[in-house]
Amino acid sequence: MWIAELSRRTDVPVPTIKYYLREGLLAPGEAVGATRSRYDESHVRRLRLIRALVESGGLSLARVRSVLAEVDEESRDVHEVLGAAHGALIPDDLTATVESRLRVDELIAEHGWLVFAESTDRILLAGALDALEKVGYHLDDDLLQVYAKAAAEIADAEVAHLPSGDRQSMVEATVLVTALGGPVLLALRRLAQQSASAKRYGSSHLPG
Amino acid sequence: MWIAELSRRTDVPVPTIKYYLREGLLAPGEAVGATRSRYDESHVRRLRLIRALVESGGLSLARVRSVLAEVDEESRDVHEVLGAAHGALIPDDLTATVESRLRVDELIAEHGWLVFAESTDRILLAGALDALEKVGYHLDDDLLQVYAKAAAEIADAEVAHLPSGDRQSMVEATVLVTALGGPVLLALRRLAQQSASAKRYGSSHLPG
DNA sequence: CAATATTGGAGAGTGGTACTCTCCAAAAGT
DNA sequence: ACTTTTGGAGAGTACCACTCTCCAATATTG
Repeated sequence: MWIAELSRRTDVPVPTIKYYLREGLLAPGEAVGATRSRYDESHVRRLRLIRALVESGGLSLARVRSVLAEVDEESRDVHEVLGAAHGALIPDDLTATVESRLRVDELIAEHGWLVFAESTDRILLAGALDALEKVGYHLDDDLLQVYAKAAAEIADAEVAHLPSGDRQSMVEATVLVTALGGPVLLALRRLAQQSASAKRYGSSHLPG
Repeated sequence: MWIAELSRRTDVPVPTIKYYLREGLLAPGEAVGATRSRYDESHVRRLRLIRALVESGGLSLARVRSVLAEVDEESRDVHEVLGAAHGALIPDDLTATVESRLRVDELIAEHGWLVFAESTDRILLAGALDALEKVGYHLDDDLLQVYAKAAAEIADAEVAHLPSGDRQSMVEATVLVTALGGPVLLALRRLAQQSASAKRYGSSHLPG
């Protein structure tokens, strides 16, 4: 298919596709003569993945680029991609106090989690705890435990539900679940918060 | 205190404070003469809240402005603020298919959640489910149930842990927990995912 | 065969966000 | 008298994610 059809199939404007090509987010099509290239299903797929990560996952193009690099790194197995993709999914200017880092390490040990030692998620989590402390809100240990337990249940279910198939599909599914499952989970949590708050501080105007 | 001290206390540069004043995110100080104003603890507090929402919560200034407007709306009780703040916390260009909306409504009904009928979270969630469908990944019903159950447990614990105090503190705590608890939860989930994946697809290089 | 449309490629331009800088005269501190 | 700080406002900057413009080289259509 030509670029116009690729655009139609994915609802991505031609100039944007050209931009992604220039930025190396999308592999060039097969050159046919000097002024046209043929694209295929893999381009449709990749373009949809990019848009999903950007629009729904809220990732920057730079982050998408890193994630795609991991997805395409054939030498990595599914599990390794998870760690690498996590690294690519999150910001890179991380700092955290020693206290929070220790708290995170303890939590991980306590739950018997097997985590890449150099995982940036450790520091990200410690930084998030610090941010709460900084505004004078300490996250209680038992609340943190509730979070951790819930996170473990969710993660187990997510990993168990990953479709088995060729490496490429599994890796894509992994990235998608991680990136797009986040918004789903947060939206559900907010709905549940409304409900919990309604039950506790009961309000008159709740048409259910 | 003068603006310089406010800057020192909060680690926010003076020009940025001036910018926030201009943008109406921060109330003006008490004018003392034509060329200086006095700031107090409430400004320190507010500035820290803004930075926490922006830096850790990842909110845009526009979103922060909406949230603060709800925080300052004295006529709203704690529960109402939650709904209103949720509305302010999330984007406003929401769309979702009828199918997903119905699925969300059913889920809410099934769990007996009391949710503002006009809650934007409903549509946000439906849209997130649509996004997954669009890339060919259907979120299984049992996985969605796991999410919902976990979300309910988390939300209950969060609401139960809200410190009781004056309205202002409770509202601020509510906003903070919602906005900053998200990153904490997502980071924990990623750590748990790594662990779940390690246990399932066992890899040789996991130094714990 | 002529007229029209499409393509790849590359550079320039746009719109939005969040600052950051510059300047000023008034006032305060020393 | 002199230096410093302030409020206020406008201009400038940096980054991001496009989006537009232009071109010559094809393809397609009548």
